[in-house]
Amino acid sequence: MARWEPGARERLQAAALDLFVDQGYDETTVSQIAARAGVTDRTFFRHFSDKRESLFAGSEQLVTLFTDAVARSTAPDPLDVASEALAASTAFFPEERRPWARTRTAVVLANPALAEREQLKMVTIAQATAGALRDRGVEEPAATLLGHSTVTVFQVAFERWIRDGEDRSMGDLLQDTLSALRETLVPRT
Amino acid sequence: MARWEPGARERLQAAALDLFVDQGYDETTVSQIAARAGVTDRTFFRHFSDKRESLFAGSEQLVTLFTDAVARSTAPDPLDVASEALAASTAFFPEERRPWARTRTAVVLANPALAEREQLKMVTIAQATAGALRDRGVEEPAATLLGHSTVTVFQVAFERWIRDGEDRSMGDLLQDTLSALRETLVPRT
DNA sequence: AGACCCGATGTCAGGATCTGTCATCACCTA
DNA sequence: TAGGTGATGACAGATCCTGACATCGGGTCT
Repeated sequence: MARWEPGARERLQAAALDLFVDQGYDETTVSQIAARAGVTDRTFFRHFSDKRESLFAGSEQLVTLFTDAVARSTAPDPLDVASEALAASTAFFPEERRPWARTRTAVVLANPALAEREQLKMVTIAQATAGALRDRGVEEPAATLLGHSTVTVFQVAFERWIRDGEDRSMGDLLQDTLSALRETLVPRT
Repeated sequence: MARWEPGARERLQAAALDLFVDQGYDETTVSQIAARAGVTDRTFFRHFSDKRESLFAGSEQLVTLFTDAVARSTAPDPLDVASEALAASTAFFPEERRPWARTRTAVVLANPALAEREQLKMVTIAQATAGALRDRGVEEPAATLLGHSTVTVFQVAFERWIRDGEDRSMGDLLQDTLSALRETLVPRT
């Protein structure tokens, strides 16, 4: 028999989300989260750098999803590369996850401190994607601009994906949103 | 004779930036900032919601610069509206400010907590701009996409503006960057 | 002038976040 | 069986941030 139950990290994440939903982020203390997971406060901070981070574990995978797709792509046009990266990200958003994504997003939007961290993650993805594009030979400032635009499209598509009553797939919404961005930015004829 | 020296807020801002530059953000305590400004810790938090915010006072003006420009514009094409908003923002970045902007940016980039707050401010501007566009009748998702793209262009142009050796004006760089974004997103022919 | 209110600040107490340090104990390896 | 390793516990402490109440200069009303 182990000295402690394994999977402390997962228990902490689950406990944190539960408590944030129940009583709000500000009203939840680290002690409460740790207690519910059956560990001490100190252990919480060994797994997560701060209280907010417990809601954002797993976002590194999203980063690699984008960067890998960019690195793997064989398309000559950078815009097509970005499009492929967006398509690859759909792996992270299967239909079963939609309800969970809705509640998690509600928690994040309800608290500025969490929204702040969420934005940081998005910028991280944008910068990583820009870096991957640069590695493929895309020049600046195109690489950075395209990296950020890709994330913008991603964010808007995600917002639509979790909107009440929306039933189109993440993949459809991403392509649709990308088209909308291009139409918005190309000159009228 | 007044009971206390007036201008506590300004003194606190100056003290904060000085100390952050000298010894780093993490190594600077609120007590030190307050002491240098000649007030108590409690007074610091009456002026700023948290330690980071002392570096971001004034960013609301940037928001109104964008939203006012959008509201005032008479251009029929949303893209031209965005372009005018970018042009309006140059008022915030006269040549004299460039050295100050460089040091402030260095401090922000050196600390993740500050970078996080900076991103939140940028997103606030993006959302406010999108809202102003919507008020002018721009439909979604175009309004949100254009709002975010405008801020992306702004950020990239700003990075170029403070780059070592750069001497073009903020206005030139903004227009140049906007063109680059459009070229990146239009299909090859 | 005197009474009065208001706003910015001081003072004090205390909870919550996060870090450093060292001890503990199951498990693995030699 | 001895020792090393890794995750955790236990404890102390600095710092951040908030609530509650007191203070006092300056403006306003009468």
